[in-house]
Parts: sequence; structure tokens; C-alpha cells
Amino acid sequence: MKKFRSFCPVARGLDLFGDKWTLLIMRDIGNLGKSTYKELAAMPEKIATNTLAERLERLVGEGILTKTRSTRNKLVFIYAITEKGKELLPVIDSLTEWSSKYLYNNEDDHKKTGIKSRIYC
Amino acid sequence: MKKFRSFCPVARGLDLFGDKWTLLIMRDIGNLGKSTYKELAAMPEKIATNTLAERLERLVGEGILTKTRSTRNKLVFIYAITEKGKELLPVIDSLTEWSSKYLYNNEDDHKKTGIKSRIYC
DNA sequence: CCGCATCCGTTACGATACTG
DNA sequence: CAGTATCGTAACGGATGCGG
Repeated sequence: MKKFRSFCPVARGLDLFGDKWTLLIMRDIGNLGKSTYKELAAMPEKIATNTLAERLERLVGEGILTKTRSTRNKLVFIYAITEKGKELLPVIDSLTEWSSKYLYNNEDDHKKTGIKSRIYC
Repeated sequence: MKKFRSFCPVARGLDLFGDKWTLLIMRDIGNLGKSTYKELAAMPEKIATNTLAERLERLVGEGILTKTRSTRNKLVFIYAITEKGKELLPVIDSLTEWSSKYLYNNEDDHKKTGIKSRIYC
């Protein structure tokens, strides 16, 4: 039961999302409409498959994602975001806003994406 | 120059803040008014001193914090948040909001803090 | 004292190969 | 297709040292 470092909600949030990959998965599912393991594994940041599998398991366990079988292809699992997960998207949005403003030093970076306001990938 | 994993602002933000400690330092300085190494080292989550030192150096290097000598005590350094750093606080706020809602399963947790809306520590 | 730096055992991460 | 197993590497974390 030694799950959280303190009673601080920031610390507890970071106990869950304080890594380099979890929020990228949430971005792909919550903002980019991905729903399968394969689609997630194909993210441009090249997540390792074991890392992806572990994070998905944790997010499902936390009730942030659901995992169901595809009706089309029985071998495929569908990951979907829950209401609890949707309410996490503002965190990604505020991070996006800050990063878009401060982490693109030259115009080339913006040109490469082709999008000015919301650069997801 | 292999600093960022992709052009995505979420990924770039996580390249900087995607760990369990950096945002806690920002919380302490930006929301709790701390300003010295000693105050930061005393956070309830018990950050290791080497970790603290490395994160502070990075944050100063990124222009998110400034480091100056105290005029009172020449041995003490004062860490202060910049405008760039202040604009990061909404990320902490949105994370706080989510965590406050979802990571306190029983009433005891809230009672222990004594605060309902913004539980920082 | 204050602010780290070093050392070092433990843990988490991450790339690749492999399996049901 | 959706993961596991393996294993080398990096990060964490506690203790301690040390210059200023």
C-alpha cells in the first residue's frame, strides 16, 4: 500500500504520470484517436513494446482506459479513454501550450510541422 | 543536439518535465514560496540531494529559474521563478485538479490535509 | 554551516528478440 | 496482433565527503 509519496496531489499525480511515456499514450488515444496497441506502438517517439504494455496495463488498472476486444478482429484489442481519462486532457493541453511557446527556438521547427497552434506530431 | 524525441510539444515538454521530481520543485518555488536549496531539500517527499542539485541546474539552464546569492547570507543561494517558469504553473494546476478529484479514495485522506480545494502538502 | 559532488547498491528504463 | 523475456544501460536514492 506504499503507493504515494505524500498527500500532495501534485506528488500523487506525478506518481502516476511522472514519466516520459504515459502522457504520450494519453495524447495518442485522447487527442489523436488511436485505439489499438499497434497504432500506439507506431508513435513517432518509438516507445518500446514492453514499456507500452506496462503503461497500458497500469492505465487500465487505474480506470483511465478501458480494454475490450474488437468485434471485427478478435485478435485486436481496443483501448478507449474513460471519463476519468478525458479529464486528464487539460494537463496535456496546458503542457502543449507551454511547450509550443518555449520549446521551438527557430522558425524551422514550426515549419516542419506545418501547424502553428496545436502541434501534436 | 539530440535533445528532443520528436516535434510534438507534448513529447518535448515531457523530455523536460517527464520525471517525478522536477514539477515538485516548481510547486515548492512557484506555489509554496520556497527559495533556497535547504527549503527544497526539506520537501515531504524527501528528494535526494543529488537529484535536487541536478534538477535545479537544469531548470536554471533552461531559464525557468534564476539563481542568485542572498544579500543577507552570502553562503545562501536564492532560486526564483522566471516568467517562463510562471507560465508552467497551469500545468501543475490542472494536474492538481485531476489528482484532487481522483486520487483520494476515502474521506480520511482529505481530513488529514484539512483542505478541500487545493491540497498542496 | 551551505550547497552540492562522489560513491555505490538498487531499481527502472529501453532495445531487441521471441512467443501464444 | 499483442504482448513477454532477456539483458544491457541509465536513473534513482541513501550515505557520505568536501570545498567555500
